[in-house]
Amino acid sequence: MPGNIQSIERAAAILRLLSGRTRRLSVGDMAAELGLPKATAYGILRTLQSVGFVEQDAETGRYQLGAALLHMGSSYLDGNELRTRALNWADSLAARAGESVRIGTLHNGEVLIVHHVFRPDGSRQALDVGSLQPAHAGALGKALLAFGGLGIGIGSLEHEPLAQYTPATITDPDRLREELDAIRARGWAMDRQELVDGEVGYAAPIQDRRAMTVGAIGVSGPVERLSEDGEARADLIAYVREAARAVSRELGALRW
Amino acid sequence: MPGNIQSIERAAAILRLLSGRTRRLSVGDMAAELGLPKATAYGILRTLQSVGFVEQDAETGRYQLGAALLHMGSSYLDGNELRTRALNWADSLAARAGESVRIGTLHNGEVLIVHHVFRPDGSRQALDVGSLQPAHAGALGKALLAFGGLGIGIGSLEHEPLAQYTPATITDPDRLREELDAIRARGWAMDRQELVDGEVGYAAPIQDRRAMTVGAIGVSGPVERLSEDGEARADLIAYVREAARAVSRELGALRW
DNA sequence: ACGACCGTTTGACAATGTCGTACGACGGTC
DNA sequence: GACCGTCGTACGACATTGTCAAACGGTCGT
Repeated sequence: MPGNIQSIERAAAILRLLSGRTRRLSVGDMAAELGLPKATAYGILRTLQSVGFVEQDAETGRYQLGAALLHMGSSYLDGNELRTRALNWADSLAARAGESVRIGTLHNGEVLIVHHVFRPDGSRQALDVGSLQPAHAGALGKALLAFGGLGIGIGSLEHEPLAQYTPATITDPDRLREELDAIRARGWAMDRQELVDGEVGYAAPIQDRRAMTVGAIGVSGPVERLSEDGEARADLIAYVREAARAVSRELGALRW
Repeated sequence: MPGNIQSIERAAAILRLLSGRTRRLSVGDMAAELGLPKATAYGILRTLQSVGFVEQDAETGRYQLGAALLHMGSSYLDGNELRTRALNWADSLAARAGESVRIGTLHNGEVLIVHHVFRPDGSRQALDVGSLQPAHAGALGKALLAFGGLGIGIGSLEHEPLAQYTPATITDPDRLREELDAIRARGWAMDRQELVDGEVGYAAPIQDRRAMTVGAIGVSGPVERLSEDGEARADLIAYVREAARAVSRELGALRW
């Protein structure tokens, strides 16, 4: 049976749909969007609800994601070797750099944040573990693309135009290719306000025992602190690269 | 079709199984545990893998939870009204109390942590959003049980014996019932090292516009700081109750 | 070289999910 | 206040779909 189970694929599509919209969705909305009969969508939703993957608003009858997914998401983190091994190194990188640290991995052409350490100054910051970033903007994403294992290189990005987030975002595929070549050559990536205005970041790839890039670690923060007259801060780069090597070593990458 | 979709239920059972074990599981393990033919479990796993809900270890062939679940879990948080409305209040409660703050909600007889603010002293703390706590130990759980809407009261806990976590854990159902009555009478719950040795906590219920308890908010920390000679700290209780009322008000609970 | 286990594939059967249709309830509108 | 549209939900017939026993080709430990 080399085919996939239809109902499960559809259930996943519904969940994906719900995770995209913040607003709660009605049965009809989802059925229309997925091209399913309303009754079919309803049956799937009823089942998803009974297992806790979706919840129904008692007043409007509309559906939203369920709490069981939150717990499963955090269970995923527990079993994630990259994150587990990197915990301590991320902490110490944050302490040395004095900036917030993120660890990301490539997931469907985007960067999934699997760990996030706040800047150690007690300021209020929103945790964004579990959030997705574009791969072509941001230091983590560029590092992952440049060293991308499994052939998940820039190729997968060529289907659609590169979105522009700030004036500095690289949207030309050729320019991005050059940038990635440069990153590969020097071993680290820099984001110069390409994802968020006023924010810069540095990142380096993490590799596992088969020398495959499985993630990236980096720091980010306001341009005023993280660059000097528009130039990269060599000390931060060193910290980030050391942290990346340390994590890679923990994962069994012998070559480091 | 008032029945549920079998394959989706089975898929959910597999995911639940994987989220329980930290170790990766083999097809045979799961099939045996769920009483399914191996080939059936395999078909479900293949589908779950193709939608990113599970991943397969390239070396051992075993399965673990997938990254898509992490993103969906965080999407759940975005759409969660309780958490969204409570964000600011949780921050200010943490600042006033000087201790870590948690917000939890009842999920299948356990407390699911939906928000967590670190103690504002910059010390290293592990985020446990998404983790589950027992309901009969811990201030959040007891507050939720005491004010539990939807009839999710202590009754649901009587099927199995109450687990003992520390010497102070309440394991006798009658004692727990008394404790819950007392909590309901005074409007707040206290955990005196009942969940973790050396740790105490305070919590109060959060209600929505229909006066239904939808969550609880509380602080917790070391017994040395959070109690005075074994007695409850009145100031902390006031802070916690004020925060709970503030969130309830935001949710539209008019009675507050 | 054996045996035990692994993940995976196959193919036939019927149980299973699908989907057109219809019901009752709610919320606007003229 | 009767109308209309839309909502979530229920029913039931059909055949698509998923299920399952058995077997395949690995890899490991022996």
